[in-house]
Formats: sequence, structure tokens, C-alpha cells
Amino acid sequence: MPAPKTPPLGLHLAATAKSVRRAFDDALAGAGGSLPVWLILISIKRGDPGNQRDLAAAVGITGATLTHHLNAMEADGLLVRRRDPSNRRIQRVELTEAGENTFHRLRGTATAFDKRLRAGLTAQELDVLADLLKRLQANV
Amino acid sequence: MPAPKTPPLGLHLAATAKSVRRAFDDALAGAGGSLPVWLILISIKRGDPGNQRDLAAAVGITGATLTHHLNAMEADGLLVRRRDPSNRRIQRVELTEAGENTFHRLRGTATAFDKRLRAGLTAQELDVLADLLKRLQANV
DNA sequence: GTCAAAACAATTGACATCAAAGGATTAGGT
DNA sequence: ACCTAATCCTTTGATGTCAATTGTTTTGAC
Repeated sequence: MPAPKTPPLGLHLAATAKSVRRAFDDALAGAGGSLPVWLILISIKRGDPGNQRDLAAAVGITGATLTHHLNAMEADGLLVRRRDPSNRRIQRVELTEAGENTFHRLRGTATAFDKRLRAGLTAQELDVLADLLKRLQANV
Repeated sequence: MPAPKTPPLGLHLAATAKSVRRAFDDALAGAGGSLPVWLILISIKRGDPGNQRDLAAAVGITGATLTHHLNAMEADGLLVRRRDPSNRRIQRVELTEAGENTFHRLRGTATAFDKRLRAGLTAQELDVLADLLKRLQANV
């Protein structure tokens, strides 16, 4: 059985992303965090509408998974959930001071990691890569 | 809070890979498979040494996870495990006829998916992308 | 105004994954 | 020959994820 004429792009992408994700998660763990926690923190800080539905979409996970993480983060004192008085179906999520501190700590780790990841790539190459990734996403 | 000066490359890569992976897994599910099963099948067919340690490395999962999938695949009749008589620590993994059939079925799906994923990208762009992915992986 | 439908979040049940610990077998040093 | 090390696989316990279901609250049709 010969190797496929064209190497499998999807598998290459998946393998690379897995390595990168794993390394990033390890780096965040060293600062007392994790990838999902970091994604949730930045989405909250960016001031997305504040309901969990939009938050989940911004993070790229389902509502069920978000609930799971928010439970843990609330138990850890990183945030509080309050019902919106004007629409009691909605939970408003807000960071506590401990949540703010964790955010700043993880931001340092994330910034350093992204710098490491970009090492040796020119600004033009980064633009090309971003464009290619966008086009792949549009193809699925 | 302003957006970061340079967009977070790691998150873009992770998001794209997640979309692609999800779409690929859905396509394989339509053919009665899944991404891990497909990866295991191609690794076996490629004739890797035949022990589970190397098989897990080829697939990109740990031995524990591989054991889990092999249990399920063996229960489904896709493969058999036999102890190597010359080294009874080693399990040799072999596809059954049903396993071969599943492999061929999924190969059609995977080929079609990769074609869809590459749509609109020139051969040169694919080369550039493969090179960039390789360099990212080297940076972690 | 009432009541069915929609929106929102939480819960439940399932799967993929990993790290750490455990059991069986072989290899190597003495 | 022994007996400690290493090797190989499995088991156990934990996390992250999703789909489907459930419970609350609001909206909209009548």
C-alpha cells in the first residue's frame, strides 16, 4: 500500500494543534490554571454580553461544558454568578478579585507562550498562516 | 482593555483544528467510524511494528487510551490481539476481515474529507502550510 | 389574560483522554 | 542461577467534552 499521493492535511493539522495545545496547557498548569479556565477568563474580561450562552460560544465549548467549569471556578472563588433581575433566566458572570489576579497571572504565561510559539516566524509568515487557517475553517 | 497587539496564534490554531477535527469526526461517524478508530486502522495497515507501544505513539495517544480503543474494536470484531510467543509481554494486533472492510470504507470518507478541506488552496499554499505547521510544532 | 412555545441554564449519561499505579514477563548484572 | 531493573500492557481515577433531557422563566399568539 503506497502512501497517499497527497499527505493528509487534516491529520497534520490535528497533530500540530494537539502538541501545541498540550504544551500551552502545561504552561498554564504551571501558573495554576488550565486552557479552558484561561479561555473563560479572557472571554469574561473582554466584556462579552455576560450570559452563559454567549460566553460558551466565545470560548468554543457547549453550554453544558461551560456550566461545569463555572461551577469549579465559582467553588474556587474566581467568579460569582448572579441572576439578572430584569430577566431571571440569565446568569450574569463576574470575576472576583481572586479571579482578576488569576487572569493577570495567566496572561503572563500565555503571552510568553505565544512568543515562544512564534519564534522564527516573520510577520508576513504569520499573516499567511492566519489566512490559511481561516480558509481551512471555511472549508469544513 | 485593548486587544492584544498580536492576535493569539495558539488560540487561532486550536479553534481551527477543533472545527476541522469535529467535522472530520462527524464524517467518519456517518461511515460507522470515528477519528481514533480511523487513526488506529491506518497505523495498523501501515504495518507499524505491531506492538501497542509503537501503535499508540503513531496514533498520538497514550498506551492507556489505546488499550481502551483496542478493547472496543476487538469486541466489535475489527481486530484480534495475540501474545507474541517469542516475547509474551507484547500484544500483536491484527485486523480481521471486518476490520479490513471498515478500513476501506473509512478511507473513502477520509479521502473525500481531505479533498474538501483543501478546496481553494494551491499546491504551493499547501506546501507553505505544511512547512509552517512543522515549524510551530518544533517551537513547543 | 391564558397558555403553548421559546430561551436559558443545569443535570445526566456517555466517550476520549491522560497520569499514576499495578501485574506479568524479560533482560542484565553479579 | 538469582534477583533487581526495565519493558509492556492494563486498570483506576480524574478531567474535558458533548448530546439529550429537565426545570425555570419569559415571550407571543390567540
